[in-house]
Amino acid sequence: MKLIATCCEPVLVVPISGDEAEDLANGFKLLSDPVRLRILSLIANAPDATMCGCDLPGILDRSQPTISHHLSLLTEAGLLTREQRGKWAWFSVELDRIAVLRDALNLP
Amino acid sequence: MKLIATCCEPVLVVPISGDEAEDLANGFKLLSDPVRLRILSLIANAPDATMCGCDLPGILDRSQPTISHHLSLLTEAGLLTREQRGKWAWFSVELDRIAVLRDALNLP
DNA sequence: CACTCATATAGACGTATGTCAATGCGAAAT
DNA sequence: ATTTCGCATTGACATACGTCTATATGAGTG
Repeated sequence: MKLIATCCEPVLVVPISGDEAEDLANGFKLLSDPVRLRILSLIANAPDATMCGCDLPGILDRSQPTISHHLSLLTEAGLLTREQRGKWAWFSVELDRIAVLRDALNLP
Repeated sequence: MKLIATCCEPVLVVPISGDEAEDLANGFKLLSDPVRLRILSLIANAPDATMCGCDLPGILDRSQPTISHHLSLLTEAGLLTREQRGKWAWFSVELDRIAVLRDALNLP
């Protein structure tokens, strides 16, 4: 999965190019799954805005490999940051990356 | 394709429920295709923020059925409004709907 | 060292998605 | 009425995606 657009031009203010559209679409694709949205929401609202990956399969009612897969996608795209603590992996949300996508939807 | 979430709670401020996640994910899914993003961008930036569907296949280098398909998805979801003028279909962007998705990404 | 437990990887499976060619439909114009 | 043109629908196809079971990896612990 590719990284998110570096551009901050609002989609609805300036016509976007094919490449920009491709990058932004890849970003929104990551937000187009309910499990990934809940992962982002849960971590961002956790104490210290950080969460252990080990808790997620139980909360989200998905298998451990499925959660691991989604965490990998989000981390590779830069929407999550992964930190190893002992044998646990802790994640936090990269708010700047989310902001890029949000700002792309700015209205005229 | 289902309609977009009626909720305006920022995803990253309040943990979202499974249903909210489902609705929001459906909304972002519509933004996860480069052709659809360019359609929205082109229409929003056109004179009068309105555009004839007949111009889109040429601009976007996609077949007429493909464009028709994307326009249907966006219109059914309420992101576009369709107006018939003679034998042409003119479209405009429903900015409020876009705003719902953008606001869901508000940061704490 | 062996054991445990969190995580990653591999493989498989069903479904969803984007695309096109071919065709149908309907309104306007000649 | 016949033709033209924009648009919708159908059916097909390849690809992408979310999910699972099974297995591997790897770090902490006894």
